[in-house]
Amino acid sequence: METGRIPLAALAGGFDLQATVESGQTYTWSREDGGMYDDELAHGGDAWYYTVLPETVTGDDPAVVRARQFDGGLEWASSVDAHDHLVELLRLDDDLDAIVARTPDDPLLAAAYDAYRGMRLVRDPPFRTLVSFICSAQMRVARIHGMQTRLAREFGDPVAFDGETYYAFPRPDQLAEATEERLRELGLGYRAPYVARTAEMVADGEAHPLAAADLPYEEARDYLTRFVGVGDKVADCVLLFSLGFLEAVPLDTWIRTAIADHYPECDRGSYRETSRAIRERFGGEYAGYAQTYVFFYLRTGGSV
DNA sequence: TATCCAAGGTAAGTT
DNA sequence: AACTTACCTTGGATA
Repeated sequence: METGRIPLAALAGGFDLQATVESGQTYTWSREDGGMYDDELAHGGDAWYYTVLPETVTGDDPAVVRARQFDGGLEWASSVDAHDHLVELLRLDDDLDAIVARTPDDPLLAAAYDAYRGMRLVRDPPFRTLVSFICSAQMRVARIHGMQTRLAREFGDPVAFDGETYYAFPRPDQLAEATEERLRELGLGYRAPYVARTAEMVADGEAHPLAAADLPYEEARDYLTRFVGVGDKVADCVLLFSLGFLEAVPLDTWIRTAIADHYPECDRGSYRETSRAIRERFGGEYAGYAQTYVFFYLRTGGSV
């Protein structure tokens, strides 16, 4: 067991672990106590969370990492040295103060940033991000998380850690073995064939979400829509939450509501043009950060 | 207790 | 290209 601490002083712009992992941008973390997405969010709490690093991250076998907030900083425990992995996954190298400073002065953005200051975007592993957002269609956050947990238990490798058994998210080849019927039994509904087909595409080498990382933003989004069950919105989620395209603004129901209520001139009809308009309104370079704060703020009852 | 509704959309078919 | 419609499932709201 290795442990470590990342002090608040090393986290420019602060940190909020709970908001980061329970905001609906990532489905890779779970609370050790079993809870998640409580109506009464214990904002800034010190609960332990865990994730299972895939072999693509460790470069070896999957490894469990536990993390929790302490005095504003982050402490962790794992079977491996998790420091660099946490910096990568939780974007601890982002300077939040600088990002907020480059965000347009706007009542909604200010309220959202003020409510959850310290929340960071994530850099999640590409394949599971792709799958989780295919599962997200017309679905509630807590249920999307439940689906990912069931996929891991059903198709992923068991990982022993601290006397307990955890499950890695299935690799493409493992998930490609899943039948549509079995996926429906796990509660994926009409998303079942989408996940099955997409897993096959990645496992067969027909396409890989990582291939989008080297493309210009809009080309990268187009590339990802070749996966079954992936339209513009899900593609934007993968670009923003996994591949580091911080300018991506997924046009989900909450953001579309925000556009209707606060930025009606940004509604240009098509996804492509509306996306461009709201991206500019949100400051361009870090528009995705603004999107995620606004999403979480509105979803948790915030208003301006 | 029964019914209805919407949830971080996408694919397929029409106009 | 823009517009419709079907699609699994289920917790929570409404009757």
